[in-house]
Amino acid sequence: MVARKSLSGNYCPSARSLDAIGDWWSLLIVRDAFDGLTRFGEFQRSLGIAKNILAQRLRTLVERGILTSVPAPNGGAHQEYHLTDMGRDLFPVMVALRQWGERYLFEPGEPHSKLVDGDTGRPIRLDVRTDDGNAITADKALILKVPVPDED
Amino acid sequence: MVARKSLSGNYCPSARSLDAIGDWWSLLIVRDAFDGLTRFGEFQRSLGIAKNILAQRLRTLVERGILTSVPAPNGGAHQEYHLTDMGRDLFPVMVALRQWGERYLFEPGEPHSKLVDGDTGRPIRLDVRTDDGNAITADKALILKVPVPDED
DNA sequence: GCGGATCGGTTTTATAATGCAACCAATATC
DNA sequence: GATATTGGTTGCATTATAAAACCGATCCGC
Repeated sequence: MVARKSLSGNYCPSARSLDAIGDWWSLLIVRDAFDGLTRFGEFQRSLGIAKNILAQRLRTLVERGILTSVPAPNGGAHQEYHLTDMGRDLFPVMVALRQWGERYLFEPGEPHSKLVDGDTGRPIRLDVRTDDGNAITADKALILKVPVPDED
Repeated sequence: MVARKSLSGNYCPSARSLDAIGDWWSLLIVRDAFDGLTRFGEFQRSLGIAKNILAQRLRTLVERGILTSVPAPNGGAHQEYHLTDMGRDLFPVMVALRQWGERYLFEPGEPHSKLVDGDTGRPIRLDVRTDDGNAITADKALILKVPVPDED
């Protein structure tokens, strides 16, 4: 690879996001963190990821401020990995991915996990709106580029 | 790598989505497609991606039904790559990534591209709601696992 | 409090994915 | 009709990933 091309200087926020969490495992780790997993072994068993890769991913997720490693809750000597605010704000990304996958990647009737409101039990969805509340589709959206057009 | 672990059998829709589009370049190509790019060379210049990798990614995106390659519009002999409905429905994912990146990956005042409603010029955002319209935060959400708990 | 199991990693080694450059056929351009 | 551009493909070098072995520190049974 000769060093995977960095997108961190890109002026497109999507590109920078992908630079931060777009690698193969990071979002899956975040998903499991949303699911309440906190310990190294929990992630490892859940994802079936190699331990060296997991260690590295957890390290960079912590470096980037998406997770924090807190010493230990109950006197235990191990580390726990918790989502930061920055990490928790990836929630819409997770929901968007989930919604798309539900729609296109499952056979009709094939079982899959579902996301619901814990209070009411109602299904959760997400949609794109203007700031005054009008729903919007992709073709109506317009990208305003930044003056210096290095890349969108 | 001994074959990158496939997640396509996973019962978590997010995992399947990441299996389909979670690699390094696919979502960036989709982003450019949203931006109106259609031709091989356009993607190549925009992304700075190696041509062999781009060719391969376009191929698999077409295989997976996210793009289609249409012969040529104006008599020209080249191919054009267009988003399918499946691809267009990745729009919320793009918006979610963009929104997160805007918030956490840019210095205050640093310029970046913006997404607006083409009709009204109003900024676009997205939020997670129950199907009856109540906004919801990550901590209120609950994942209902599928009976056979191979993985969430 | 001793032996074994588990946890949380690190190192080593093998292979797959990526990037780069060179090449090439088919069009477009002049 | 010569040249440049487009849309790739084919090696080759390098990096990222996976699997397995290993290791110290804790946890557990008794």
